[in-house]
Amino acid sequence: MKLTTKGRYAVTAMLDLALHAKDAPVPLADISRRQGISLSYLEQLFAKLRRNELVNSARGPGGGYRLNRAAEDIPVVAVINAINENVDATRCGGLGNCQDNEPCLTHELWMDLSERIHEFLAGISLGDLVSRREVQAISARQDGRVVERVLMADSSL
Amino acid sequence: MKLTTKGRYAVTAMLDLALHAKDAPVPLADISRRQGISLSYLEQLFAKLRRNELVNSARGPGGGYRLNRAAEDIPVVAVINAINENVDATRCGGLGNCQDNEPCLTHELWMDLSERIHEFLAGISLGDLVSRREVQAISARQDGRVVERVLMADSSL
DNA sequence: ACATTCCATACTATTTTAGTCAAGATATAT
DNA sequence: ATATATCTTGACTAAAATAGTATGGAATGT
Ligand code: FES
Ligand code: FES
Repeated sequence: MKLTTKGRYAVTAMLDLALHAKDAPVPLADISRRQGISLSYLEQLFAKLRRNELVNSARGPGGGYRLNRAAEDIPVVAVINAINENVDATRCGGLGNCQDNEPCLTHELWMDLSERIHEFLAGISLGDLVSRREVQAISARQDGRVVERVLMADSSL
Repeated sequence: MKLTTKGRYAVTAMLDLALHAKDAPVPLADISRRQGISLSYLEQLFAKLRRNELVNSARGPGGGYRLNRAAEDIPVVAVINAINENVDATRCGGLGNCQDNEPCLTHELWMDLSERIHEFLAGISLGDLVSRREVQAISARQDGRVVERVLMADSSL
């Protein structure tokens, strides 16, 4: 079972994308600023997300990343898998051979747990998260900072 | 979220204990042999399990470890927690402060996931596992080897 | 031309894992 | 008493993973 900052960052970044990708592509620099994730690290994560065809990209000014499918069609588990964090709690990877080519005493337990986790994360899409009220509130707070900054920049003209 | 070989070993060893602690204490050497876990490593794990009062010990010949409570009263999650593997999927440890002292975008998601995992592992006791048929079958297989060895030793007298 | 953005690769400090090893304390059987 | 089985403690370590940083380039819009 692997669920570390890497996977959490990936989901957070994808959710940021889903929240902001109304029209124009979203540059990683924006996500980095809003979510407090190192730009270089984001680049590594998005390389994997792109290889897994969860996002597509556009280079040059005005470029950035876009979701490759509707947010409703991207379950959270797909993002985590794309990052190479598998949601498997067994030691054997489901093969049932981790002790001398036979299932260990607790194989079934970890299989059951893995299934529960998988079900949960497969049942929630980025679209579901976008429509949650607390997510919208947090996103507004994060955008608020940016908006303030833009307004101040405008007022300085 | 941490669930590694360490936690799985601990649960496996405790289940072995539950299966064999009918009367006499069970020495770690037996568990090591049956479950294929390094003896020294088991010693480290049982030091923690003892500090958490999940097991008690008896030294000297005929000594070993015993469950400190009925198997039915030891949920799997207690074993994992005793080993210092917490079943928390958040980054903030539930505090909701992982981004600039405010909850990050995905805080609720990881909270929900943590709760699911905890519920699952708290709802299964060692006693439950002992009474599962596939666990009994695997245990019989493991004991089978030992029994054969004992029989051969006897027949050589 | 130039700034912006993605793209790719290599590097690294720190931490964790999954142990090993050594020395000792304690209880039991003979 | 002595030998042996067993727990108890602490130090040590090789290998892997994490969470990044650093550097340089390639494409694209203005
Ligand atoms: S976890 Fe699957 S066989 Fe041990
Ligand atoms: S995971 Fe709780 S605030 Fe980010």
